[in-house]
Amino acid sequence: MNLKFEVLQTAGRARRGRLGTPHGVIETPAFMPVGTLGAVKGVTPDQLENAGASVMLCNLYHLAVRPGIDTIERLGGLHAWNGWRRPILTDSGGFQVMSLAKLRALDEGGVTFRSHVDGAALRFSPEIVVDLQRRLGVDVAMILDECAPWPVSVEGAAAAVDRTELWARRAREEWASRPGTGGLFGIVQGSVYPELRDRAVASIRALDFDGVAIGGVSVGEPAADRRRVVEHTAPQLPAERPRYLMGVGTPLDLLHGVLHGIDLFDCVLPSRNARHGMLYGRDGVVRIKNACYREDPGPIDPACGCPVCQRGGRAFLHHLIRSGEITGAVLATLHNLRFFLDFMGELRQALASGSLDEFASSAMRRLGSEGRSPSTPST
RNA sequence: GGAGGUGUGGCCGAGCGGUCAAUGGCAGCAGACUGUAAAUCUGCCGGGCUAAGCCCUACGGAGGUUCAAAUCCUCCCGCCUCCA
Repeated sequence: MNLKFEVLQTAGRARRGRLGTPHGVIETPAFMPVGTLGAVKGVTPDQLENAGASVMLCNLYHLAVRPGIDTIERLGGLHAWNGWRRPILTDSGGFQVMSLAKLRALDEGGVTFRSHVDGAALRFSPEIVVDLQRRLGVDVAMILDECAPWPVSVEGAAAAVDRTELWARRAREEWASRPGTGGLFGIVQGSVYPELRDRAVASIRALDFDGVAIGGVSVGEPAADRRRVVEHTAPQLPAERPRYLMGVGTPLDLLHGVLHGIDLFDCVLPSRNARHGMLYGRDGVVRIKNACYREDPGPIDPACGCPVCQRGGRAFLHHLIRSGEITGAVLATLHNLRFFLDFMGELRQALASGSLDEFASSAMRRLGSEGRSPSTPST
């Protein structure tokens, strides 16, 4: 057990905690920005740090494709390579089992990807994946899992659960024989089927990972299904270990997760949507490309402390994003990231001060129209 | 002055007798995006209706040929190129 996790406080199922890693402490609940290729698209490591990120996520499959794990290892490991000084969690490639389904072949022993870049074969087994992440020197490694798509039949979901369980055992053994400097997290699959989730939880619990993740959500299912899975599964995960909800989500998803005891989240939404002109604010979403912002001088979110809201207005960002100006993507990403990270900070603060309920109801009211905001311009 | 070319919906640009209210692209108006093959993708985009149908107005202008013209002919107008 390389990672020390302490729960500092609870409120209902929600909890505030502290996860110690080789590269520093992560105050939870925490949001982990996604930097698939080693960098969060559009922002520099120092900007990410300044935005308040305490941990970032990278992707093993993508780094294995390019530049190659050997290369990064020779350069001193992931942290030395990309200059990020805080903790890094790497996803194992389990998500690519789903997202790159056309480019891989699955078998009991693992996955063989055909690189989406040059077609080269890439073999991922539970052991190889553990080894590669160990060599990268990551703070949190994820086991190789099979992320089932959505929708999926019970049979299909069950097969993914079984395979993930088998792989989890092998990964755990590999890790036990040669542990890395960080921790290893297990992953619970099971799609939207409660009985499958139960089975998956039981087997993963038995393997005593440093943390446990709920995977197989945010793959296209309706929000209500996703939330049911969280409500059903999260309480069954070990209370003394960090719980990680993979790939989630919108601010309301995050709030929901926290209320049900999730400690860690990651999601591409703040960064991807920023590039696409969808900005988050405390009063809902702002689709900055919409014509109504053309001459709107107000900040994206008046309550936001990000460098973008401190200086320019909606009109400027409207222009940059519409024009395809690269700086527009940068500024929008800085804002969204700051919003997500601040949101988590506010949640931790609310937990600390015992005002979680008030914060939650207020946030739900304000963000109630999430994704469907009337986009009222400020004046 | 002579020879040739060209003029299409906000812009660029296909079409060269019917299946054309007219391919594409851009711009415009919206939408999607949840462990990133995504600075991507989708829909709408002449006007009007008792709208998966119908009716107007449209391919520089005016005539004409034809059952039928953005497409062929004549004249006019505007651009472009070459030669004097």
